[in-house]
Amino acid sequence: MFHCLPGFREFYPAQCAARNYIFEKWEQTALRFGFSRYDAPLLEPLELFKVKSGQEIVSQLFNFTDKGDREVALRPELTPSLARMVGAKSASLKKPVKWFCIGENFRYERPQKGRLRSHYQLNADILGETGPGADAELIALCLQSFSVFGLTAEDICLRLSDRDLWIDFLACLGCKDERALQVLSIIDKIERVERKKTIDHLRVYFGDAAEDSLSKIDTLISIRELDHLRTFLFSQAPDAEIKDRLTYRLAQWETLLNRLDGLGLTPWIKIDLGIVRGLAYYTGFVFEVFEKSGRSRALAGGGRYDHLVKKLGYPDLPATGFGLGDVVLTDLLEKKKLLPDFTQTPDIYVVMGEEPERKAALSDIARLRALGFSVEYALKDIAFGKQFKSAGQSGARLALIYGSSELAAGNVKIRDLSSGSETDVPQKSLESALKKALSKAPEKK
RNA sequence: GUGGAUGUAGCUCAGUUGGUUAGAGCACUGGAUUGUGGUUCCAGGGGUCGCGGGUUCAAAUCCCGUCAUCCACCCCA
Repeated sequence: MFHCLPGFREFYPAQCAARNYIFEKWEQTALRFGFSRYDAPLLEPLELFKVKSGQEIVSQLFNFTDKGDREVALRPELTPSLARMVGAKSASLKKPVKWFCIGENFRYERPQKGRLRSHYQLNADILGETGPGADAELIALCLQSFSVFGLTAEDICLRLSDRDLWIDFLACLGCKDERALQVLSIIDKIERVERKKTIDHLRVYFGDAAEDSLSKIDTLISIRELDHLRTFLFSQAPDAEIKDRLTYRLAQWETLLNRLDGLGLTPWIKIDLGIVRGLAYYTGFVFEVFEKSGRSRALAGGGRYDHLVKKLGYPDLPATGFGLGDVVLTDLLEKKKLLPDFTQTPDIYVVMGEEPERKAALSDIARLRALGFSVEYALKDIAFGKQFKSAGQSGARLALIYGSSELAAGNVKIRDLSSGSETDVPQKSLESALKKALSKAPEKK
């Protein structure tokens, strides 16, 4: 016996329908925002991911040597491939580039609920636009990619943060450049690590001021309003240069929040500097989407990565993007009962006698299918009673009956399976009669 | 990669201190029913009790290992 590999999923018709429903909603939403769909290879040179994320990433990749002695890996994410595609044609692409992709990603790690070795992600990115207008548009698309399923601001929220503001704030505390980035990775773990350990880690960067610095960091993380953010940060600024930078950055915040408010998204947004995102390449605004109740993992995450395209060897191109996975979303939609019933039903079930009725029926079935009706019938010769039973179980709205008496009169009988009412119609005008019958609201028995 | 819990039919679960041929409901197939359906009744198929080893006269049950799932770490694209 064979099983599928750990962390991989098989999609039986019901799950496959649910998955495709999610994909369709995602695509429809992204297209409405003016994003174009693209796709990229599942298998990429290992080096592409190493350049972006460092050697450590390799332990979490599905990687191997191919028959041409190439080191390759199943893609763990889409951003490097996207950066390559856009970077290669950067000069000729109209800016801003607004692209999205719905694709499978892989990672080799221990599977857990909401976290498998293969998952599908909606990825959307805007490249070539530096201003907060791009961040606002991207966040709007991200949130609408949830609200199309019926999720509301009561269910989820978007925690909004800013790595540039963190860098400025850490400069206020006397910590700059590479050291500031290292402190950010400590802050990223602050919720999960014992306070005492955090202080120990911070001591490397702040010395005796570690405890004091941590309490200021706590204050920053607890702030939920822009005005408080402004007052607090200015109170920490030691000189005019940093004050200028803070003024600039807070103006960006103001613009972003105004745009989001204009798009009606304020109820979804929570200012929360506790989000810094683990990866060092993020710059500027970053965000994660969470379920409000419960502490499940992030539903989506994203932010600016203004230097990544250049880092991969292409022209400098500012960028912002997000990824939204199907696994946690599907769990949430199931929990909230927001997935529709996907049982597949035909429009019409054909009940037929033996030759020559069968011949007439099959010929009409082929014609009706070509016209766009979905039509089913019994594949083996069974009694009328059985056929009606199958017709009922199929969930079809109408049964078409090809019996000897009907055909003798040049008719076909249409039976409404929910009301039980029957009418004979001439075989020639079958199409219009069926359209009429199917356009009516279903009759109740 | 580390630690813990769990594993009986497609699904949800029974299965006594170890004791004949491992059960139920739902689902599935067929019949009652050869021109009128979802109900009902009857019958049937489907299990090497996750897998491998050990203890025992005897293992779904006890022990060891292993695999898978879930949980907590690690990590988070």
